[in-house]
Amino acid sequence: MTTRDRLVESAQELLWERGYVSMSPKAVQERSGAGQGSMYHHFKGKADLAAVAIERSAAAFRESAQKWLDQPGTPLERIQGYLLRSRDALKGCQIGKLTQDPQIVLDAQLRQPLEDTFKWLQLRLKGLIKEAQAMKEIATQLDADELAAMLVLVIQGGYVLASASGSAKPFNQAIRGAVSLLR
Amino acid sequence: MTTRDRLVESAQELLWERGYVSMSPKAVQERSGAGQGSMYHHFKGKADLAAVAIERSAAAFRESAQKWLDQPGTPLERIQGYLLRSRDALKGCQIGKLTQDPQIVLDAQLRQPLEDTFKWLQLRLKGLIKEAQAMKEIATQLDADELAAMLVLVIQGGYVLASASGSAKPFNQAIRGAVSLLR
DNA sequence: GTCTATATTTTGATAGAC
DNA sequence: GTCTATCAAAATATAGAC
Repeated sequence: MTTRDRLVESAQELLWERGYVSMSPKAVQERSGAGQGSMYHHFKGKADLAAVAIERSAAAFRESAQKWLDQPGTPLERIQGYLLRSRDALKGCQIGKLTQDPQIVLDAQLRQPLEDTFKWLQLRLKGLIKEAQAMKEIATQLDADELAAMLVLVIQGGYVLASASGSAKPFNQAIRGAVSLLR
Repeated sequence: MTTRDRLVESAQELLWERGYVSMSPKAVQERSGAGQGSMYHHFKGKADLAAVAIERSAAAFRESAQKWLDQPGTPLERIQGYLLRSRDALKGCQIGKLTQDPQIVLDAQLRQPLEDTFKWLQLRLKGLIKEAQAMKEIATQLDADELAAMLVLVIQGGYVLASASGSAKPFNQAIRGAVSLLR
């Protein structure tokens, strides 16, 4: 891996684990093994590195979701497969967590990939819900748009309750509740 | 108000607006109007002040929820009143936001009030749901415990989507969806 | 109890050697 | 492209005057 890639990867990890403020040049340097000034050769500064790291995390998030939603099976099975895929609830969502970081949301460039990612996920889920409704797997009187939003929101709310309680249990309950809603 | 109260209040505001790391002694001093060393007379340090501030925010959260849940009306009306009360979606939840702040969750003393608050809210909602079920206002086949958890989670997930999109719309949609779920 | 002065460490960034 | 040296400012905290 190139030094630039190691810098971005370290920034991604630090953003997820410790937030934007704690993603200091020093912390990035130590984790990546790059020299102190090396970050400033590849990036204009901390915010610039964070922007690249967030975009890469958002892309990874979408790729992972896509992988689960593209598994073989009926539309409803694929939605359920995505919802039930194992997640580390206490680590939080690599994207959702950033939306509650004030320093990130205040910077339009850092916030935009978060907005795009959730919009994308809702659109993908909506498409599958409509397919499932066409096959009578999901009740047709439910609004596909609203249902897709509700699924994303249950996952994100589940992370919040899990962090609050220091336990993955509320998250797993929420996911099972969401799955049962679909049936 | 005493200097100590102004310090705590400033800390509460800064935690909500900018997070734990940005709640620096200097920022607290400037907002509260207290002198530079004054914080250290009343508190052992930043973490100690934050602990008091978080407990006070948690108490305020519970008092406000209690007020809405205690309005006159049927149990279902009171739940709906709480859900529909106006909130500033883009400012985020003063408690839920803290659960996504890594520096806070890692400190058991700072996390505990967050856990207690959500547990308390779920318990209160569960009680009202059971009352509503006894009156046939809510379908009795729904599990009161799960439904209470789902309501808390929809609110918290709504804040996440609102922050991501920079708009209160997803939050308001989510709340309306949760209200319609109850009918 | 409150203030000013000060100290130490970290942050975010630059300069310039190699 | 990478490294070390260095810097100004901020974060966190203490000392001691008043």
